[in-house]
Amino acid sequence: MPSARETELLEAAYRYVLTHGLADVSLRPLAAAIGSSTRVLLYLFGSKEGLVKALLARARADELALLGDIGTGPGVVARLWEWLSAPAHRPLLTLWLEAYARSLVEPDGPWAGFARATVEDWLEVLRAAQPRDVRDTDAGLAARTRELALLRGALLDLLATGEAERVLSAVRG
Amino acid sequence: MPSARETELLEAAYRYVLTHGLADVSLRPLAAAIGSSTRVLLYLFGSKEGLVKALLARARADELALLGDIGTGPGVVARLWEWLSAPAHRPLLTLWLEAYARSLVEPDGPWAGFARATVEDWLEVLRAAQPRDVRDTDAGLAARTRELALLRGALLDLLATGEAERVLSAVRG
DNA sequence: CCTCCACTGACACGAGTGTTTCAGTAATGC
DNA sequence: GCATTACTGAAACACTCGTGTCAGTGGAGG
Repeated sequence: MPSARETELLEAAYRYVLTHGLADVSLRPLAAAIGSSTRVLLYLFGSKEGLVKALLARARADELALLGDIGTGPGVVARLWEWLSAPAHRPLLTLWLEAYARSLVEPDGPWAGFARATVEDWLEVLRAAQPRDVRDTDAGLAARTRELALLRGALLDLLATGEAERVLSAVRG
Repeated sequence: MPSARETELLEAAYRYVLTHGLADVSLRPLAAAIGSSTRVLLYLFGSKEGLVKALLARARADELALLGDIGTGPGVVARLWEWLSAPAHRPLLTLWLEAYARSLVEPDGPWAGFARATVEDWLEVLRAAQPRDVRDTDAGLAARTRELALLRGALLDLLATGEAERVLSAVRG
């Protein structure tokens, strides 16, 4: 039950980290940018770690909203790629990659388990989109793991190079 | 032309960041761990940024050594995956991902261009492994982009979950 | 009115940061 | 022998960091 002020500041902080990165964010510049103070952020979120956790949860909410809307059946991969490659989503996806990498380097702290959780989320969506007779086979597991790998690898490429056409033609296969 | 002491300390620092991460490394703990001092590191590498650049170049040397040895012709993808999935290479690859993410968030500083450079390195190797009649076509470009995406995505999965068998079967396709 | 409560401002604390200054030491080349 | 060069130690500088302390606001409920 976050207060109104808390969600308001969280939203502002979220907008801030989308452009400034989350890994080495620091309270004073963040507070100044969103028109608050370190005192208030600490009061509302308990500690910096609490704030980072809240921000990661906020980012995850965006991701889960997508996964909930993506539907099932054929064409999921294409629809997912459409979302992943949308220029408007680049800040979010860069943030996502940052959190992913961080959770591998530093398995403790607020990042813990982020990478693993996101793998499972996406695999589950791809699973739901598979035909019922493949879904529970080893081949089905391998197939959706491959689809996920393709999407993620293509995303890495796109974020680094920005060459949307080349990467798109690779995803189409 | 780095001095003997410089390469010796760089090697020690490289071993250190492989296990501690490179993103938030700090001079005093690093110096203490490798039996040196901040004074010496600064003297030899000019600044922290210089040290980080040297470390990134050192990591890249490992990567390029692989790419030089991988050969051409069919089976490149399988050979690359063999190398990527080797447990001994996990620290290096985690470091690699860290640098990749960082270079996207913070396009300036010592990380600059790391992500883009590594995409191009790998694409070039895959290109050399393609049959001569596909190599220069759009389809060839798309094909090797796809192969790279698959490898990178699979690596992300493996680093997060450690489930080598599932990911291997996905790479095999 | 008066109390309670969510929220905020100013400031200081102790620790950690990269970097600099000044002082050496040990070995090498002439 | 002597000067030059490569390297090293100790201490300080000027920060920034997250966090704690103490004092307030302002408004809502009794």
